[in-house]
Amino acid sequence: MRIAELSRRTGVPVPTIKYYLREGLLPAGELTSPNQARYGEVHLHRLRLVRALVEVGGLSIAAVRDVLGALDDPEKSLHKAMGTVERAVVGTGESPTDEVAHAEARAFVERQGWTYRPHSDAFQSLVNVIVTARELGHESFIAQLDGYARAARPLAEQDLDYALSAPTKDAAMEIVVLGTVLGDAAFAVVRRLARREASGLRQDRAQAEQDCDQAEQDCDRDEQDR
Amino acid sequence: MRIAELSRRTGVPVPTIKYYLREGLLPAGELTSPNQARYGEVHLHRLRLVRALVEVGGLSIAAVRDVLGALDDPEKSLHKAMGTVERAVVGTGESPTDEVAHAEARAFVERQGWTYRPHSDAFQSLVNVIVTARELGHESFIAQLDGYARAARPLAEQDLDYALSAPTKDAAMEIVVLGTVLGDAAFAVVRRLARREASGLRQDRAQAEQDCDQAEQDCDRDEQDR
DNA sequence: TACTATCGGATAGTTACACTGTCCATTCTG
DNA sequence: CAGAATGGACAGTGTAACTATCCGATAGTA
Repeated sequence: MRIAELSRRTGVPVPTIKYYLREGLLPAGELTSPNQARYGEVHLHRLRLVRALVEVGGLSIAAVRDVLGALDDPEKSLHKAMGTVERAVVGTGESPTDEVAHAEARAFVERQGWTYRPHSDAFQSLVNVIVTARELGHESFIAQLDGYARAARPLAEQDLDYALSAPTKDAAMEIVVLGTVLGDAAFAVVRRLARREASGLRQDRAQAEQDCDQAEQDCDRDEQDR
Repeated sequence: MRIAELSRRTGVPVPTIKYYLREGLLPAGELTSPNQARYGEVHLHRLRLVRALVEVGGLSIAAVRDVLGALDDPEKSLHKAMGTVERAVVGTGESPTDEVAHAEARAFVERQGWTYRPHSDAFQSLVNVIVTARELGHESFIAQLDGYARAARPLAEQDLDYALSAPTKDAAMEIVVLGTVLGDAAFAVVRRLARREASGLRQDRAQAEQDCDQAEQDCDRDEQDR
């Protein structure tokens, strides 16, 4: 297929596809003449993957390039590719150098029985979050993390099972990428749905106790319009 | 305090603080003269909150404005404020109008015993995720969602308990905001830590079975440097 | 073969966002 | 009282992600 069909089947404008080609997010098509190229299903799939990473995952073009590089590297183990993807997902890596927050983060990971890796991106991000919470006077937020870990543990096992169920290594690599990027988005959404539900139930219960009919009628009004 | 001290205590440059004032993210200081203003602890805290939303949460300035508006609205219930915050967190709301994906999303929420609210932002985001997974040929990804829901359910209860533990309504509102924005970031990090740990364990186990020493030595090399 | 639409490729331009810099009259500080 | 800092207005900057225009060269149709 030619570039126009690639565009039609994905909804991505032709100039944008050309831009991705320039940026190395898409491999060049097979040249049939000096200025005619043909694209295949691989390009189609890759283009969709790029859009998923950009739109759902919110990755920058540069981050997408890194992720795709890891995907295409036949040397990389699943475990390592996971690291590359996660590095691309997290934002800018600052180093606040807050002793107390660092110690709290360390205590947390060790309490979970996890290895303390102070220079990993994930650990730095954790310190960042704790610093932010502390600056805002929410020291008790840290206590929430243990609950998070309790929820995250089976999820991590599930993610791995899913990735290892892939028939080929390439498929497994892609699942790791999507499991991270789509998975984060999906979990955030599911969490919101769960919270909305729980919040609604509790509000109803509180209202029943107070016999407050007035509040009930506009309970879910703001999410019905549009 | 004056603007310079606000800047010093938060690390935010003075021109940026002026910009936030212009954009309505910070309330104006108390004017002591036609061109002198004084700022208090409220401004300091609000500025830190803005930075947290922007840097950790990745919100745009416009989204921050919306969130703060909900925070400052004394009429809003916790339940409603939650909706506003979540709307600010999600990206652009497209409408892919994919019948199959929509049906799958509906089946999922109803399987969870949740109310089917097809026009809520969360549901739309869910449809988006499913569409993306399907386009990429990962239909089985949808099966992962039930596991996500199992993990999200106690988390939602925990979030609510935490929010309702706040002494005042204003404090509860802020916890809702931070619980959403910081909470998403925190959970993503914790999930990564858990996955890294699980992946490492399995890789070790696999290596032990295969007695493959060569692979072991570079197992965690890529995360030790830098 | 003519003729028109489309192609690939290169280059330049646009838009949106989040700041950042400059100016000036006024006010604080030593 | 002198020199630094302030608030406020407004213009400028940098970056990221496209988007538009141009070109000569096919591709498809008649």
